[in-house]
Amino acid sequence: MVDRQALSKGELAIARTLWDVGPATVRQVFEALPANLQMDFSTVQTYLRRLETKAHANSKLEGRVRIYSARAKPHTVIRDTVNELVDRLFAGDSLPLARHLIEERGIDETGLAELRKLIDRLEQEGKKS
Amino acid sequence: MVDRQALSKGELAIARTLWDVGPATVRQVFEALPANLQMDFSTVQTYLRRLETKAHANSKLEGRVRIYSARAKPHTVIRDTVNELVDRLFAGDSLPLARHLIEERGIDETGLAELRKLIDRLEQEGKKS
DNA sequence: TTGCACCACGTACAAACGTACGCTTACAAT
DNA sequence: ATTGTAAGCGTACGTTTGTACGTGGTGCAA
Repeated sequence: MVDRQALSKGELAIARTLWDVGPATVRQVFEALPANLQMDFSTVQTYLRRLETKAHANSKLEGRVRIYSARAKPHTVIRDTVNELVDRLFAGDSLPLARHLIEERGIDETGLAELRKLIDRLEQEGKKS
Repeated sequence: MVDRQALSKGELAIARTLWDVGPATVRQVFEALPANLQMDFSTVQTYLRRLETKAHANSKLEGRVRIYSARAKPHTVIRDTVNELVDRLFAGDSLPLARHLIEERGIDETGLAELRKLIDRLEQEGKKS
């Protein structure tokens, strides 16, 4: 397992977009960017280059365009990033963050139901062991 | 409402410690730091100064020591930070993060119970309206 | 009364970040 | 053939971050 460097906020956004669109050219990533994160084409290009440097992406030239693809698994990146945040902001205790999300970030009915099911399952498993 | 600049990871950790210990000297913050975040005394000092620059803390000289106190409310900082993360990493959808926390970050029985109660309450409120 | 311990404060400085320009080259339409 | 368009690639540059040192003042212990 490569111990990959942490990503900055900007890099995270690009990485996520790359997961979404799958292997893609700079332009495709650029165009898939969420509206609230507009940035210059060449800025995206720089981020992708940096992602590759940090071993979070691969790329190969395909004809005259370069195709980037994610290399680190989303799950890993998410885990590391969230761990970091929880450590810094909540001294390692994830309950307050979970509480915050549920209370204040407008999760819809379906989402809530899913979470409740998840909690029920975990509680069952907890009792069993 | 001042629109405060975002905090870096290091600054977040210091801000959190300052919330914990309440108005405090540099040394008190320094000593209250979690073990996994050891840093030099003067590094802490620099962070506190920067927190003040960013309007996240106040300070006043009390005799010959400077007392720092948090100025931004934890809740606000947490909200902004989490919003930012959710935007970048999950395109604004907080469900995946909540799921991740519950599934993978070892919330204990009591915590799970609390979350379930919270969810039940929210679902009730949802139905009512 | 001398010096240690401790603090404030100014300053430093390399690395990382955010953001992008410009040059070169290659295809595509005129 | 010419020219506009888009991509790659190298480079740039101010800001922020992480981390800390050094200087100078001041109160306390010896």
